[in-house]
Amino acid sequence: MATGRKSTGSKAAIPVASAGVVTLEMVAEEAGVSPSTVSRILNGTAKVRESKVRAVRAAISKLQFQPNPVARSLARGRSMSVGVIIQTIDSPFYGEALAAIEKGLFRAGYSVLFLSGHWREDDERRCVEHLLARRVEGIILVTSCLPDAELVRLTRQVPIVLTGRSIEAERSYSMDADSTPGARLATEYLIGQGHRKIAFIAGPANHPDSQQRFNGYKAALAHAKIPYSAKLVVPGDYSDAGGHTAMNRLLDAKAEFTAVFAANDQSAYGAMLALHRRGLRVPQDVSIVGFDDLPTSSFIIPPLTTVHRSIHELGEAAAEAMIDLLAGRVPASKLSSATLAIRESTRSARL
Amino acid sequence: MATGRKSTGSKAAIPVASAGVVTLEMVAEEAGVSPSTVSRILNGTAKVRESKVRAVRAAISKLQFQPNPVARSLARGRSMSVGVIIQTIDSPFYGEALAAIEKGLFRAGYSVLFLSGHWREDDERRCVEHLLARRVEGIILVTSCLPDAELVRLTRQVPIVLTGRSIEAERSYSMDADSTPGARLATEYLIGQGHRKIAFIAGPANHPDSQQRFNGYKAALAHAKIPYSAKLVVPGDYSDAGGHTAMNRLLDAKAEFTAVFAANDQSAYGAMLALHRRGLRVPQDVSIVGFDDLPTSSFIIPPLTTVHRSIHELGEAAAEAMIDLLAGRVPASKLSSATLAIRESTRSARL
DNA sequence: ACATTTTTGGAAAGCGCTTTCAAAAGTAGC
DNA sequence: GCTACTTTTGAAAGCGCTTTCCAAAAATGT
Repeated sequence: MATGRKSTGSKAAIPVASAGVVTLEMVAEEAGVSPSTVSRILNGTAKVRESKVRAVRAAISKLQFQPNPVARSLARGRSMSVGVIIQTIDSPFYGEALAAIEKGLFRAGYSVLFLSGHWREDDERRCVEHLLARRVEGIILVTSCLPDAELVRLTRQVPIVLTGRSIEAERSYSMDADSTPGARLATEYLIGQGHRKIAFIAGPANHPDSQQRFNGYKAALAHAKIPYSAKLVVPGDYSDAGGHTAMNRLLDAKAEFTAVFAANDQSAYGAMLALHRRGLRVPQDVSIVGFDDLPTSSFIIPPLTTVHRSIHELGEAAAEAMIDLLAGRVPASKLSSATLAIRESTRSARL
Repeated sequence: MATGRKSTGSKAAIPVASAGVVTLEMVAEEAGVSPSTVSRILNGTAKVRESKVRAVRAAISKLQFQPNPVARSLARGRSMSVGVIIQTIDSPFYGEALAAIEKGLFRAGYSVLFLSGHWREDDERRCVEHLLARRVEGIILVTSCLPDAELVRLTRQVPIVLTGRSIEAERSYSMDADSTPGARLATEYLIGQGHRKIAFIAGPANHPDSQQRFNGYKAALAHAKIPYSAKLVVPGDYSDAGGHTAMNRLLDAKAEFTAVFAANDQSAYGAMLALHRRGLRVPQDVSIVGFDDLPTSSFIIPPLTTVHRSIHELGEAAAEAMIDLLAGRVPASKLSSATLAIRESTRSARL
């Protein structure tokens, strides 16, 4: 056991902390003041005479004192930690968002508890439980799988920040960066390049975000008066393998198309490989555009034209929103719009 | 303020916890026993009469009581959390390890604090400070940048688990999955395919792991009696962009080679793009093999031949080792060896 | 000089749980 | 039924910090 224990003795006994750990009391003693004074200096909760401030500061640095955040949390009733639930930590896409969230929250003095839900409602629910048990002060849910009602209920316990989703509730902030415009942008670009037969590799059917991408695709077609053909739409699941299968399906069905819009970059990779395997060249035979702009997308062959949205900004915004929420402020909404990174996987159909 | 406060009153005052939060004391009252009894039941620290156990359990579920981990940590002097320092959360390679670490530790009841060091010694040092201040019980350092001496010193404060590094110290466990054999394997494969002029795109010069890959390369050459040529070795930095530059450098210097071994997959991607830009085909004109086997590596064009090491297993092992260390056990070492995933980026030089 | 207001700073209670200590309640043994 | 143990249980101290409360000290006014 790490912690010593004083036997029922005089109040003046020297505090016996676990090996090597300096407590506020020891600082107080060293500086010849009371613990309350030290605390006040530490937190700036009250004015303290300059001479004492100096003495205490000296003691602190002499003893190398670092306040124990656990004790602090208990006393203040605040855990200074927030939870972040992501579906898969090991997604190249979300990783960047995580980094930004971590940074933002870290700077504000919060600790971050990351948990993955694995796209499973149950797992995610369990994560929420765990975080609540840990008394996090807020939860950031990156593309949550939970039903709206449950999320709304959750806001009664802690403030939440949602990305890729939107709910109506106090103490919550939805960063539903609608993917529709981005998807539309991509499709319109293809149309602008003269493509008329544009296939679409969809994402997971049940996910709002993935539906938005689909909607953007349809909207662009409609706007250009290009008839929508269900034959050109194949299901995918946002994974490389899914994109590969999807493209094979398209090819096997002898669908005719000169371009493909994949719901995300990873699907695009898989699709490109399938194309390659069949001897079809990108972009000479078929143009392809993705969505997300993963870091590697500019390094694959050919570099992928894709919808770029600063996922880093997303993470930053999420962190900021959470900090605002925790401070009782209403987060200012600011989401930058998507742009198209035009690279070498697309070309004019008229060539 | 969230927490109520009882005015100096009788000891029997009803505990006033922050809104809606149930405390152990309330459970005790509800069940008609003392707090200590509840605690004992919760922790199984002592035998308690069956009837009371039932009463307490009933009270717990009636009130939906969940012990406050903060208070628990303070009382026990244990934070039940461990820190994990990674260089970049958003690395496709480490993401998988993180997922495994998270899972293992989570199951053991620990919370995980992730922090990124960004390959900067200073940042990493700051992370360590933060974690220590947060009183984590152990730290897992994934490819740390800190000097050995510092790590050894750190073990005096908390047990540490190291990956891709090795130090001699009590209460530490190094999972130095030596990359040399893997690198050698890759190079030997190339040699076996008849390649004699094999270029090497190195990783960050100062990193042990990257040096091992270099050593493996040299060892394979030596073993096959192929003279080592410094001209065939170019610096990289484990990034796509670095690989791209490196390959250009090789090409600009008119180095002669029929195969390339890149220190990691990302470098290989960049190199392949550079090759492609110069009209050189993989594997017809040059074979290339990578290291790490990123998930996308089987989906790029052509699918990359690469050294595979289960990074997931690495994460799992790291988590287990930490749990052992925390329990005062000596972790059993078990590291699976590297294999070569042979795909389509390489071919015989004799064709 | 004294009364009065404003600053300071210490004592002590409290955050919610664990753990020690000693008293209470059972169990045997005679 | 009473003494001698062994269990079970509650009271209370303590984890390290914050914060309230109040008294002492310093500053101000007349």
